[in-house]
Parts: sequence; C-alpha cells; structure tokens
Amino acid sequence: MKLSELYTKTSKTVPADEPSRNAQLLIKAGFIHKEMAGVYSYHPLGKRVLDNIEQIVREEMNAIGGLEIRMSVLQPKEIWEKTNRWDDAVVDNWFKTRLKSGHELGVGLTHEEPITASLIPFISSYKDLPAFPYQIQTKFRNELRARSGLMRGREFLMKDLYSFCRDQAQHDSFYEKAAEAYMKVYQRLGIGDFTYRTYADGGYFTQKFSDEFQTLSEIGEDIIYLDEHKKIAVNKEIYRPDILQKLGLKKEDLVEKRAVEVGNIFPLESKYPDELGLNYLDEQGNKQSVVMGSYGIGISRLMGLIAEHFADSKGLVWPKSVAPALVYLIRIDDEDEIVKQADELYRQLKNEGFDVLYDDRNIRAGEKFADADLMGIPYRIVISKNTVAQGVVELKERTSDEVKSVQFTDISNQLAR
RNA sequence: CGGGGAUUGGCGCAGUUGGCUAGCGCGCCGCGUUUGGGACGCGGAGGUCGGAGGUUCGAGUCCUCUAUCCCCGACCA
Repeated sequence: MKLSELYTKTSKTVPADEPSRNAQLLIKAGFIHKEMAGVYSYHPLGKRVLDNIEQIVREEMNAIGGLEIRMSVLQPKEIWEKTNRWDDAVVDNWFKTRLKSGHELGVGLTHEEPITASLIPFISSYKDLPAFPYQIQTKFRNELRARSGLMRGREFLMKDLYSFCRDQAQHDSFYEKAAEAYMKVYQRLGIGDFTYRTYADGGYFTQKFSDEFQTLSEIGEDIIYLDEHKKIAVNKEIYRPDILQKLGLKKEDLVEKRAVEVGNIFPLESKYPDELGLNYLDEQGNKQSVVMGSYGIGISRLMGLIAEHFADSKGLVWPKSVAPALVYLIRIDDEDEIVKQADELYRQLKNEGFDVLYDDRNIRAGEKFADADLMGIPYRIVISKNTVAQGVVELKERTSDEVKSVQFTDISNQLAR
C-alpha cells in the first residue's frame, strides 16, 4: 500500500475522552476510530491487524477439526427462554430489540442456544457426532461500563467454537486438543511465553471449573495466582484453600500476577442440549445426552492487548505475525532517479510477497520516521540519495536501534517473516 | 446502577465579577524559504459554544432539565 493513497493520517494528540492506552495509540496511528464508549471502527491498517489475528485463530481452529460457520446476530427469544437466559435478571447485558410487530429479539452476545437448536435437524445418531462448528463474529454485550479500549467493548470481535460429543471421554479429548490449539494461537501471536492456562470459576454455565488463558501484563484487569514451575495458574475468584488442595497446588508456590484474559473454554456437560432437545441414539437404540463445550477467543481484545503490551514511547510495536505490513519503505529526496529506484524496490518486494507500506508522500523525512515508529511496522527500509549513491538501502528493525546497509540484491534475504 | 468531573472548529485547550465581529496551538488550503527524526515565514478556510427551557437590556459565562463522555465503586458467561 502506498501511503499517498491511504486516507488515514497520524495525529500528535489523542482524544481527551479516550483514557485507554491501547485505544489512544491505535487512534493516534489512525488504525481505529472511537464511535462511542466501548465501540470502535477499524480503518485500513487496523482492519489488517484484526484480519491477521483472525486468520491465525481460524487456521488453528481448522487444524483441530473446527468447521467455520456464520450464525445470525438477531436471535429469537424463545430458545433463550427455554434455558432461562432471556430474563435481564439472569443475563444482565443483553441488547434487545423489536420487530415492527413488537415481537422481542435478542442481539447476539453468545451462541450456545442458537447453535444447539440449529443442530437438531442434523444430529440424531451417534454416527453424527462429534461436531465442532465455530464462527468469527461481532458480539454485542451491554456492559454497564465499557473501558480499557478494545479490551472490554460493548461490540467486539470474537471467535466462538462449540463442541458436541457423544460422551464425556470424547469431550475431554477434544477439550484438551482445543486447549493446545489455544496455546498455539498465543505462541503465533507472540504472547505464548507469558500466557498461562488458568483455572477459573465455571461461571453461569456449570458448577465446575472452566479454563481461562491469561496473559501476564500490567495492563490486565484480572488477578491470578501462578505456579511458575508447574505453569498452572488459578484465578483470584476461586483462590481458596479447598480449591488449591483439589488442584494439588501449594499456596507457597504461587505468586500473584496481573493478567489479561485472552481466552476461556467451558465444559458445559449436557445442560443446553438437554434443555433444547438435542440428543442422539446410541448403538443400542437408546436415547443419549450430547456433551457440549464452548470455546471463546476475543479477537479484538487480543489486538488491544498486543497493541498496548508491546508499545514503547515511540508508539506501537507489532509482532510480525499480526503487523499491518512487514516493511515500511521510506523514500527520502524526490529526484527522479530516487523515485524510480524506490518505486522499483516497492514493486520488487510486493512481487516477492512482502507486505509493504511505501511512504511515497512529499513530506519531510522526520515525519516519515515518526510515522514508521508510531505505526509499529517491524522493518524500516530507507532509500535516499546517500544510499542510492552507494548502491544500498538502510534496514532497521522497529525493536532495535541498529541500522544496517544492505545490498539491493540481498534485501529479501534480510527480511524474516 | 450510586458518587464525582467534563462537554467551546477535525484534535488538544483558553475564555476574568455575564458586555463589542468567541481566541490559541496542532492539523487543513495557498505562496515562499527549507529538506535524514514530526521545519519556518506570510496569507487563508473552518466553530454559534452538547441539546432544550429559563433569568437578563445582553448568556460560552447564571439557573433547571436532559444527553453524552471520563473517573471511583458495584457488575462483567
């Protein structure tokens, strides 16, 4: 992408009504726009980051047998009444709306009920199981108070997968596979080394535990107790002597840490399938309950976390796997020969499959350097009168101060994806 | 949902005890000088002060209501 064609621009100031560091940086860099509290739009660079995270999640879900679907956002209240989750006294962050006729509808905040109900026509035999549908979709939750920028919004992008298994053993096996897939996602996003599987309350769904994935970060809202040796953590909400004993953890081995919840997986047993009438016949012709699980990853929350966690005083610092581009190509001096060589280098890198932001604007060099840093692009290449005279370009990584001179023919070898 | 603060061009802000055509910086447009870390000069465009009602000769400034945003708390599948 040529920056002369990008309509967004960076800003020196941030909106006074945006206190969250991740949103401040992303707004400053022109990646997102705040529509209202807890609601953000994504401009081209922000959309690219979101897409990159989404694609990593998609690949790992596909790898464990997930089948991508798209559920409706508008939902009939009847199925939620069957599981007693329609009443605001039970689930208090619904967005609800009405048809012209006056009939009430829900705006999707999660999809256990509709996905379960929608499988009824297809699941009737043990031969039809297991099933692992998932989707990546905008969710709506009417939080009383939105905050933390992209990390807790009223509208946010989420991956939700649901597992339907014939028995507990089949479920347990998939559940563990899903947990491993989650860790692969975090590894690829560059946060794997400080993200921990964490025991948490099963919440509204069950009386048992659920598993959270918590990324250690000072910006987190959650407190966890971590056994660094065993690499197991416990959420503060269930940090009690009886539970530690049950999990085989010793209080003296645990350290208190601040963390961001980047995923949550729930064993749901048969609650929703039973209540909604999803079941199957086994080999003997006996009616059996389906065992369900749900698996969420907040895509937009991950973007906020990564933006804020890695940022430095100059701006964003994206890991290569999610950066909106791999290379920020700066052209200094606008003599014909420089322009020609820079254009040529841009074409060449694009042809080789590198994602390049080409700063071809007629502005001062300092602004280009500042923008390259603020946008957090992993590699910066500078081509100028000086470099062309020597037949080289300058290459610098966002995370380092070292500036290397690189021969034209060697550039692509120097770029690690 | 309880308590507190705020709302003035695209963004950040100022605006005395109410008083003339509402200012400043950034950004934007034009011209010129500049040109390797967000340059400088000159000239411009752009706001009716969140909304409604009221007090007053006169309201951005005072009063009432309301909306939104932010903070603290509660809540958070």
